[in-house]
Amino acid sequence: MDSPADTTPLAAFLAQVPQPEPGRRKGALHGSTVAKLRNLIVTGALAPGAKLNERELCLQLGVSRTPVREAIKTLTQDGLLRALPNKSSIVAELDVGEIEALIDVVSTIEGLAGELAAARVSDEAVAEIGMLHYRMLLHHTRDELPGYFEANKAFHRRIVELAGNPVLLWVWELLALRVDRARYSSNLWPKRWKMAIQEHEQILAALTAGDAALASQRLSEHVRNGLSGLVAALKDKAAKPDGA
Amino acid sequence: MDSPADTTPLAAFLAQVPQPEPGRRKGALHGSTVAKLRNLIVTGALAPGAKLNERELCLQLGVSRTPVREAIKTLTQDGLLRALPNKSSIVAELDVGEIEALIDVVSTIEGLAGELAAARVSDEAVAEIGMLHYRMLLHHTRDELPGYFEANKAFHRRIVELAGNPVLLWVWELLALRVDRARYSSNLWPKRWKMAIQEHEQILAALTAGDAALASQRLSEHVRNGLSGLVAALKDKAAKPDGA
DNA sequence: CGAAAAATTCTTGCATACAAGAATTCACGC
DNA sequence: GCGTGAATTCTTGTATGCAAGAATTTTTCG
Repeated sequence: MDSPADTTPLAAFLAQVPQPEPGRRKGALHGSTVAKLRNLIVTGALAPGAKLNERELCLQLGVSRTPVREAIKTLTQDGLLRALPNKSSIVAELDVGEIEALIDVVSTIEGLAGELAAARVSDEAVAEIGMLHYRMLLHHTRDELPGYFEANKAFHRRIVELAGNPVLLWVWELLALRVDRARYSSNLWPKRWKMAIQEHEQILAALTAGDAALASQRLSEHVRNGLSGLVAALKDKAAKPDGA
Repeated sequence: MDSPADTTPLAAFLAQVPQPEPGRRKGALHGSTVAKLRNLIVTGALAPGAKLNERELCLQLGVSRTPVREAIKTLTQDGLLRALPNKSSIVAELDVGEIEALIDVVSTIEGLAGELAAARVSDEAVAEIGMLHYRMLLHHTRDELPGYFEANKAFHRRIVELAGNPVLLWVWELLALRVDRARYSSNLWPKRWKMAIQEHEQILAALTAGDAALASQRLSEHVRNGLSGLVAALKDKAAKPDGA
């Protein structure tokens, strides 16, 4: 227990208490808690099937149960968690079937985004998306996976935003959560970097030309290729349990 | 303070005061609270822009703030409410722009559903959907709007289910909430009943034939027609403020 | 009388207390 | 020794308490 040699027992005790963070503004806990927890799930730090103990999460995140519970509810709605009545929520399983289901939906949604975006492109928008493309290229040459990952997502997101349809963006964001989770769970990416970059170039060209049909088709195909590869990788991984 | 003739619109709608219900099972409050509140919003009992006072809702729904707050969070995520920091949440505005945005997304999603469903139809499925179609027809002949409404939704839902893609169904349900709200807000339906029924017949025929491309196109068109009409009706309504 | 500021009240955001159900442990009997 | 059941503990579901921020009213000064 309390060792007599402990020179500052009070200080030690206080250090353990997660400080209220004096400069904290009210109303920010829900959002930040959701973000933290979501990251844990999407990146796989919380494995699929893992039980979420609310009290434990409170300690880890330094907040009370209220924001934690709200975050759990939110993420359950997003499909990242599964709620069991009167029992701990668990991280949603990430079965291959769901990713296969994602393929059709996401490719269709992004296809629509490409179609709408191509019909509305401006020089400014092309420049922005082009910049994101080259940022991705840069991360590729430097072998920086996280940066590549982020730039890739920004590229797609910008196109969806460019479509100018808020409902489309909303749906895309919901789907992107699941896609990200699937991506993190496989180490496919290094193999698909080059191909993905080429496809992005083609997409960018179609957008620049304002060719809606082509942009739609290429985006749809691009998404389909990416997710299909992912499914294949996961099936492969499942076949040989321990990655050698 | 509380005048005896309290004129809150909620009070009228929720005359049935849900008492603590002794035989209540634990864990049912969140779901039921969400459902009740969602109904109030979708049907328009809570008008767009209306402020939600948590304490008042607690009294009306007969529960404490916890489930009410959780329900508010849930419905905010569904896009039915808008959260303002440190202020009352409000019912999301139902602007025509959003419904126009819905047109592209929902028609695309249902088009995909039709395509997938047509590729998987069984005799049983055709029979089920046909039954729903005729149920709708029945409600039409009887001039029963609510029943018609419900059968219409069931018809569409069954097709999406038949597509066999859980992600697609999930997205469709989220979108359907907004579509329903838009429908309730206009009294277009009596005018479109006949047309909608004819279109359903065409859809059913395409599904029966297993023609994926045709089913997709017809469903997509059908949704587009319905929502476009809705937008027109709302614009009309906005032009002449008071419906004569 | 009008407007700005101070005080009061109201409402939300977060924390915590309490109760019901589930899980675990322990005891007892066979 | 082991299975079954009672008792304890643990965990979630719900209610409530308290503080920070917003709204409203009152007060004060021009």
